Amino acid sequence: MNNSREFYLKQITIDKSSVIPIYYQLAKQFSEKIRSGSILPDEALPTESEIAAYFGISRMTVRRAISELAAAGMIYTQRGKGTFVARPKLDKIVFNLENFNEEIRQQGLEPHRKLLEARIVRADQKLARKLGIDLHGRCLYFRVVVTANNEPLVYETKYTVYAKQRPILETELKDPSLSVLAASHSNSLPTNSKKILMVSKTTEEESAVLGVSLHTPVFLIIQTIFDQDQNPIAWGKSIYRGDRYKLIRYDGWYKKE
Amino acid sequence: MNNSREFYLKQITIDKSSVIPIYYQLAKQFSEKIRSGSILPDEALPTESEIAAYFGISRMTVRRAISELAAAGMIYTQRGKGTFVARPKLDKIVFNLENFNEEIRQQGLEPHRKLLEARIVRADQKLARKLGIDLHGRCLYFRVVVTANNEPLVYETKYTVYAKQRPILETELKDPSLSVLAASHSNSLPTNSKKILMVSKTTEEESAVLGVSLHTPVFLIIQTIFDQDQNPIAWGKSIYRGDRYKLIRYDGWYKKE
DNA sequence: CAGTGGTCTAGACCACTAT
DNA sequence: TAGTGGTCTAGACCACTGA
Repeated sequence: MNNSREFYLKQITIDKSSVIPIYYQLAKQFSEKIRSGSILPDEALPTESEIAAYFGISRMTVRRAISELAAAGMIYTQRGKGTFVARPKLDKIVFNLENFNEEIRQQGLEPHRKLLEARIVRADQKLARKLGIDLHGRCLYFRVVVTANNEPLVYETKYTVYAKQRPILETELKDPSLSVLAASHSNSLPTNSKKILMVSKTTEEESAVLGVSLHTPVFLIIQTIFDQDQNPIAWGKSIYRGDRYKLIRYDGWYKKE
Repeated sequence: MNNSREFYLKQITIDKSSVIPIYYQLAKQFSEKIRSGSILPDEALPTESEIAAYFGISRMTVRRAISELAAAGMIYTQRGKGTFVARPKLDKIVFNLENFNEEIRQQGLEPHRKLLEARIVRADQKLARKLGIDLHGRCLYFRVVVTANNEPLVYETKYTVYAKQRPILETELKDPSLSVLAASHSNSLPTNSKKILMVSKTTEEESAVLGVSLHTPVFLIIQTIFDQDQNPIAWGKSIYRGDRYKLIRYDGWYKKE
């Protein structure tokens, strides 16, 4: 057995009778060791058998812990060689807007949706092509502005095919995400989506809604929702004020302590 | 045993003697069933025991297959109830720039990096603060433009602390990612990174380098690399032409067939 | 060759769900 | 209470690595 590797194990304890799974206790403590820099990139972890023997647990349980860390990208394994601490991928660029409302709240603001317009329209040629429907087909049309502190931040325009002719629900006006709208009013199931993130400059109308000067740079997200046959059933355009919105992302796993 | 659930199993075959792991064969075929819409959202999969019994394999192997699908977000499990097909998250917004060069190539273009300038500078007050070093401290300074088809696409400016006073390697000029630069020339290990994605308008200098008119909207990515003590050791600014660059993202798991 | 991680088994007990 | 997924065991054989 390798002494330098066994060293870390002495700083790790598990409680077999705990309700917290053993694999989780292990993964957590190893990840802390890595985060704190106790184990450096490309250094080897103890082998699976060593860990299993040291704690008196099954090797499968050890593997489960290691899988969690590997999935998190914190370690990598090499068959026949061992398990090693990974180097954080610092240049990879991933941006995440999963919970837009949350991000605004984290800036200490309370987002508020205001419905500017909601009505049924007949598709013109452009829209008919976007939604893959007949000319003059019925569509739901929404315009929403999201504000925080009475300051407009996002301007959204949405279209959905209106096949069911069902009334528009109160909840849909609260947070009318495109896939929910599509599910409620089209006859198909929304199953796929395409999003395009671009930069743009505001038009006169957009400038007026957002309260910014003409040609202000903005994020533009175009989203199309498709059903299982890849037919478009909803289309939306979101304009995020560039002077108020930025995407921030942290990578790496070493904390200051 | 439930007949409607067992139905799917008859369309799935595994080869126990194959070099391809059983769990992988299973996961692949289930994911195809889900993709094709054979199993709809919130429908139950056969139970783990059923699947194991049907194929004559261990339940642990079945669980491994199911874990893969759950990790991919295609199914979810509920203790005591069963395993169900998930609903794709269509409104989540995730953008990924991991391999910038690849994305350019997929548009049929060959990216080419051109070094505009590379020299050692003394930090002014602004830079010294950004890199957390003394005024007039030595820094490496890079300016790079990435072109495709002789058309400029990205303009990058990078600073790294220059502690080791090591010569600049040829490879670093080829693709000088900020974390590699920081690793080569600072005394610390790059372990964390912060990235900010913004929209901006080109300055006169940027317009000249990118060959666009003044105030063209652009993506602006600011990246800071930190060592394990959270001290900044490198700083970079990347400007992506907004008229030539967009981020596209597909979500969902139903294919057309 | 001995040692590593990768796969797989055939059990076991548990917490939780529905009836 | 019967059935579900969640955890865990104590083995096994394999492909691969390095000496």
